[in-house]
Amino acid sequence: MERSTRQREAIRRVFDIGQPPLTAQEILSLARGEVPNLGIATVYRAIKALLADGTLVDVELPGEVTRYELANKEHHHYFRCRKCGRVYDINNCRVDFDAMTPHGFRLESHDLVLYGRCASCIGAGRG
Amino acid sequence: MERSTRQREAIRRVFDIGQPPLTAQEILSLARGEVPNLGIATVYRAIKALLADGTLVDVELPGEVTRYELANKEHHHYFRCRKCGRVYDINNCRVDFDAMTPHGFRLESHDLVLYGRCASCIGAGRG
DNA sequence: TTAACTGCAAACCCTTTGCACGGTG
DNA sequence: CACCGTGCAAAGGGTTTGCAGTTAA
Repeated sequence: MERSTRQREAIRRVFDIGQPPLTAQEILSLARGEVPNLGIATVYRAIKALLADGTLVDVELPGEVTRYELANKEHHHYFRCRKCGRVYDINNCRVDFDAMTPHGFRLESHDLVLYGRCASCIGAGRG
Repeated sequence: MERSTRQREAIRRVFDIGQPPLTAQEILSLARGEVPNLGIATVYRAIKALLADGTLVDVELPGEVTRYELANKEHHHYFRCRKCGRVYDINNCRVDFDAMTPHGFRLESHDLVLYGRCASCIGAGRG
C-alpha cells in the first residue's frame, strides 16, 4: 500500500464498520458505494497488500470462497448459519485441543467452524 | 454408480488401501496405475456418485482443494502437518462445542483442523 | 513529471458440462 | 442393442496477470 488512492481507501474503509468476514465480491459491492466503477482486480490487489502488511487476515471456511477480516481481533472462530449463510465470530475458545493432539505431534494452531442456525433464522420461523 | 466399469472400479479401489484424504488429482494419478488414460472428468463424475451413495465424504481443509475419503469412519477431525503437508485423522473429539455456541443459536455440526508438526517431521530433525 | 495504480480483458486453476464414441448388461 | 459411461475439449466460477491509460506525489 504505497500510494493512497480513492480505491484503496474505499476498500480499507469497508472494514471500519464492524463487518463480518467478507468475500472479495462483497468487498467490491460495498466499496463501489464510494467508487462506482471499481474493478475486482483492484480489490484483489488491495486485499493482497492488506494481507501482506498485516491489516487483514483471510478466513477460509471449508468449501467456500475466501473471506477477509481485520487482523486486530482476538483469537476467535466462526459460526456459519446454514440458512442465511452469514458468518459470525465466536470469541470464547476454551477448548483443550492439546488433549486431542496425537502423541509426538506438536500442535501450533487450529481452525474451528461451527455450523447450524443463527438466532435470526430460528426466530424468523420454520427453516 | 449403476454400471461397473474398469474406471469406476479403479477409482473405488484407490481408497481400499488406507489412504489419507485425497484430492481429485491424486485419485487420478493413483487410478491411472490401472487405467492409464483415465480422464479427470471421469474421476469427478465417479467422486460425485460415491459422495451421493455415501461411500465417500469430502474433506475441506481451509484454503485447499477438496479432498475425499471413505465415509465409513467415526466422526473425526484432521491434523495437517505444516512441514510435509500430510493430513492425519484425529479420532478423539470430546469437546463441548455447545458451550461455545451463542445464545439463541442452534449448533448442528462442526469442522476442526489442527495445525502443527507431525511426529515424523519432528523426528526427522530441525524444521 | 513519472512510476505506481487502475480497469479491462485475457489467462489460470479447479471443477463441471456437452458431445460423439465406446462398452456394459 | 439400448443406454450409460468415457474422454476430450470447451465452459464456468473465482482469482491473477498483462497492458495501456490514469493519477498521486
